[in-house]
Amino acid sequence: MSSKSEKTRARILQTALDLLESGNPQKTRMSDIAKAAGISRQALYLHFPNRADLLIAATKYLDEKVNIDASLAESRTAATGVGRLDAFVQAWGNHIPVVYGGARALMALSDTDAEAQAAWTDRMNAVRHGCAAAVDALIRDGDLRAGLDAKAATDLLWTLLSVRNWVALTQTCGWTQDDYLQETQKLARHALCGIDPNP
Amino acid sequence: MSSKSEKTRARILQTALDLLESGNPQKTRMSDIAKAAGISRQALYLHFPNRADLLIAATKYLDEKVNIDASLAESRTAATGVGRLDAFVQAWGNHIPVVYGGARALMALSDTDAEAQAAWTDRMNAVRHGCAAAVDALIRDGDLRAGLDAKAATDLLWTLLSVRNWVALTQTCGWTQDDYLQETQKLARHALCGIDPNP
DNA sequence: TGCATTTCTTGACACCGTGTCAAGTTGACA
DNA sequence: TGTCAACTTGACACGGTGTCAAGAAATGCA
Repeated sequence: MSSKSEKTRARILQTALDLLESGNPQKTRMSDIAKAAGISRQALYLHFPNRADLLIAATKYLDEKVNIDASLAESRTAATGVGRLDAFVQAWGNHIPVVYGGARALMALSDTDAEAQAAWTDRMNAVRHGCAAAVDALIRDGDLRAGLDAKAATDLLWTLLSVRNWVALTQTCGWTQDDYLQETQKLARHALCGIDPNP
Repeated sequence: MSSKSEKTRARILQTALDLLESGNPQKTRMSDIAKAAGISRQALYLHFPNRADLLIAATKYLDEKVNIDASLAESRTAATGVGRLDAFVQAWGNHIPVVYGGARALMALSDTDAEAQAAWTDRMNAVRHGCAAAVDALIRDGDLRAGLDAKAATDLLWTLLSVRNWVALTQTCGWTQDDYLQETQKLARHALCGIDPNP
């Protein structure tokens, strides 16, 4: 209600994101966040009941700031099904590095914390809807590979576009973001349409 | 060196794997493993310096028992490059569920523990060698898609065959193991060879 | 058989990070 | 001036890991 409290809350979230982004993410204990935000550790608990909720709130805060829905919506304007697939892959692929810092912590926490897993699943479901919409557009254009139904195609696309795969290719394998985008677009076209419709 | 100690060590590792496999993996604290192995918690520390080392040893123990190298070697006998790709995907794909219980804990620990991450990376590098060999066979047969060099193809195949992707499709999306194998084989062929050489 | 060595047990404790509780301070604003 | 919300300080419980010391029990070897 009071603007003071809201400002502090936003500062906490932004600080948490900064810590997650730059520097090693192990160093984001409650005390680290508090210190960086210029606040006492206990004051954090006046705003968030526990660490999981804080991290969840932080990623939601980031999502609102960068507005993923707007970038994904843009891909809906493409004329053909394949064009839309390309646009979707590109929009989401470019979104990943923006949110990765925060998402990373949530992914790690998902292995142990049920609430964090729910939050992460919720985020990923949003992506899944985008995948399903892209697949629908392919079906309308008759471009979906034979022997692949809507569900399987969505599952496949959603798996291909996972954050973990982005990490594997760009971080572990050292691909540039452009390499990642191009190859993933090609891969998605091959996987869903069978042959390369836009060589 | 005494056989007693070796037997206890093996029992600890087997117990740890059993716990990781059946039941929730959060319930594999040092005390849980000790209790299940019929040993005192402190005795664990006589065999393993810490929890990370124990889990690493457990996955290596499992690897030796199931002998992944043998199953992968079998895929090397395929006549054509594409046949070899299929065989490799199948061999590794069938290996994943066998080791998943143990691997899961190591993956989770990789997010926080450097040593666990090294162990996991080491395991994944073994798979990567198999991927590289399969790609080489494709190149020899001239079946590699245009615009894809050996490194990129290996990176791609290795990413496709990640345990995380197997989890996404079989656990999250509910695919059967057969669905997973068939679609992943098709996907790999499309991704690496461009068109489907074995419809 | 007896004795030393290895293996394991019991019980205590330090450390770290999370989360909680209570009492006190500061500042806004009515 | 008094009240209320936001925050501070300092203490503490809890769970899980890892450590230490002293003693019991099994094992191997003479």
